[in-house]
Amino acid sequence: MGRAPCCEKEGLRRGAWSPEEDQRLVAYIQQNGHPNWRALPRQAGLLRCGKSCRLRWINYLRPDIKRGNFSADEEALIVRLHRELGNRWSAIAAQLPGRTDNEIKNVWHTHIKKRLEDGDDGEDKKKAARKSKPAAAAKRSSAAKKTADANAVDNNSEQQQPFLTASPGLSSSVSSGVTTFSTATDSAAAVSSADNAATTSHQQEQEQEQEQEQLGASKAEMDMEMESFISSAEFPPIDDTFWSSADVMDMGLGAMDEELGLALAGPPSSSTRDEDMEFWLKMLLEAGDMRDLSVL
DNA sequence: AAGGGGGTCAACCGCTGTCGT
DNA sequence: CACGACAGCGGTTGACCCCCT
Repeated sequence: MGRAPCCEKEGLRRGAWSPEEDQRLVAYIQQNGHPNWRALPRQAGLLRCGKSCRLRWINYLRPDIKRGNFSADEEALIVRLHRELGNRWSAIAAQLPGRTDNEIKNVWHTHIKKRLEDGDDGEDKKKAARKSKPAAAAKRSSAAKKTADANAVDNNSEQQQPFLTASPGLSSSVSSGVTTFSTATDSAAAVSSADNAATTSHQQEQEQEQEQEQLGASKAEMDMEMESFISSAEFPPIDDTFWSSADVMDMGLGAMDEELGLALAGPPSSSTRDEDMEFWLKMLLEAGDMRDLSVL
C-alpha cells in the first residue's frame, strides 16, 4: 500500500545526539509528554525524525533507565526468557525493569550468545577479564561524559537533569534503584510473556525449580545487599516531576523482586563483575542448561 | 609507539501491527 | 472493509574505544 517515509529526510539531523538536543527533547517530554512522536520534533524544535526522538528517549533519556553492566541474574534471566520467547526483545525487556530492548539485544549478541556458543571456560574467563573492567568502564565513562557535557551545557537547570547515567558506583553488578515505567507497550509485552509463561511445559517448570535450588536462592541476601548499596549510593539529582509522572514510586525494590520473580535466583552475594562471571559460568555448567542453550 | 583487530553500543532502517476514519 | 497514519519491533550498521602484537 505504499508507505510514506517516516520523515522527510531533508534538513533533518542524523547520528549522535548532542547534549542540547537531549535537553530539548527531555524538557519537551517532561512538559508535554509524547502523545505524537511524529509531531514531537517539530513542536520541540528538533531537527530530528520522530522515530529518532522516540528511540533516543526510550533507549537513553527515559528517567528510569538503568545503566551499567548487567548482573549475573539479569543475564541468567535474559537467557531463560530468550529460550522461552526467542528474539522478542521487547518482551524480554519488559521483564527487566530499567533495561531496554536495544540494550538487551546488544548484550545478547555481544556477550551472552558468544559465551553460550563458546562454552569455553578458559577463553571465557580471559575475555571476561578483559571486557568486564576496562572496556565496559570506558563505555560507561563515555556515556557519563556525555551526561557531563549535557550538564555543562545548562548548569542552571541542573536539578532538571533527568539523565540517570550511572555514577561510577553503578557499574558494579548491583543494580541501581530500579523502577518500572509503565507503558502500554510494557503491559502488552508483559501480558504476552505471561501467556507464554502459561504455556510453559510442566517439564520446564520442574527444570526451573531444580535450577532455583541449585542456584542457592540467596535472594534475601541479595535484597540486603541491594538495599545496602542503594542507601549508600549517591544518585544524581532527579526532578520530582519525573518520578511522579512515571508513577514509579509505587514500585519499590520488593516489587522489582516480584517482577523478576521466581526466575531470578540470585547469585552468591558477589560484589565484583569477575565474580559474577564465574558464578554465571558455573551456573550454566552445573545447571546442565548448556545443551539447550547451545542450540540457540 | 603505532597500527590493526575486535568488542561494544547508540542509532538507523525497514517491516509489521494496531487503530482511527 | 479498505486505507492511511502512527507506534513499535527486530535486524543491521557505523563510530568509537581498548587491547594486542
